Amino acid sequence: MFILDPHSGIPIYRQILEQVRRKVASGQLKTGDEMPSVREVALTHAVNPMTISKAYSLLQAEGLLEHNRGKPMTVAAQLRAQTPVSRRVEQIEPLIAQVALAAKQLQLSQAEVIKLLRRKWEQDDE
Amino acid sequence: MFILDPHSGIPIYRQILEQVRRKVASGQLKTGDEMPSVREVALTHAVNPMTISKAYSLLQAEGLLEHNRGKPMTVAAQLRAQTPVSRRVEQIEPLIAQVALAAKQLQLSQAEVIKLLRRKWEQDDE
DNA sequence: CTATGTGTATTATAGTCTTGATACACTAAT
DNA sequence: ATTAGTGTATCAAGACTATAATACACATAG
Repeated sequence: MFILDPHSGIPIYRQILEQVRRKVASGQLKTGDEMPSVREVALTHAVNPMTISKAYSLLQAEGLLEHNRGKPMTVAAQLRAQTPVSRRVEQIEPLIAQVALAAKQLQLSQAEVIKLLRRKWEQDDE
Repeated sequence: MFILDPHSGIPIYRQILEQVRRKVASGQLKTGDEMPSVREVALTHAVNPMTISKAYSLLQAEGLLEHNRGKPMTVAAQLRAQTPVSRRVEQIEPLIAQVALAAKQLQLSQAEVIKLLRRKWEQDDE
């Protein structure tokens, strides 16, 4: 469900926030979909349950998730079916900026970077 | 000299580490080049001087920088002239992986992402 | 010598991030 | 009723990040 890297320097709860936001924006997570339980995620990623709970709570405050006592977290009801591409693009732009900056400081060519991206893209598909 | 974003979630001293590593790897920083002073960087970016000093000290421990008392930080002497492309690529791969993951979760096409990258690339050149 | 410029050490404070252990209120199936 | 499953509250602890105000040792230009 989540792809978490504890060594990335990015706080775990933030990784979760971003991934849920993205999947909701693209429609991969739809209204009513149940999120994996706090304890399940905590176990599979060797992380403290409260860290996951914190992420879920923040997403609930954001209006992306909702839940009732004793029940699992679900994707909230009042969501635009799918965020338009223009809005989704905004979510990836900071990352794009980081790549462009890093590439220039490394003096890698645009073609080189695009090649790397394509390679990674297809590598994940296997 | 440095491009720092306090709101990126990435610690400031780490942003400096990465940028110096990249510029040294690409040869944009060469042996003997003087780094901007701790206080100068601190002022222009509204950051505490000790934060910059910490980054410099770590880079010194890494062997990328060196300095003598009362003198500015300089790029160290014993450096491979230019890190080969294969090694430089390793420094950007984690970022590429992040972009690929984000794009897929946002269901953006490969073409879309490449278009964004090209746009950002040229935007910075102006 | 003096003034200004290097980087750094020190001490204290604060906020963030994560873990750990325990406990609670509730739901749902047996 | 029991059991197992939800998310969450609480308290303690530690590591990490950054700020703040001083002070030190040294180099260099005037």
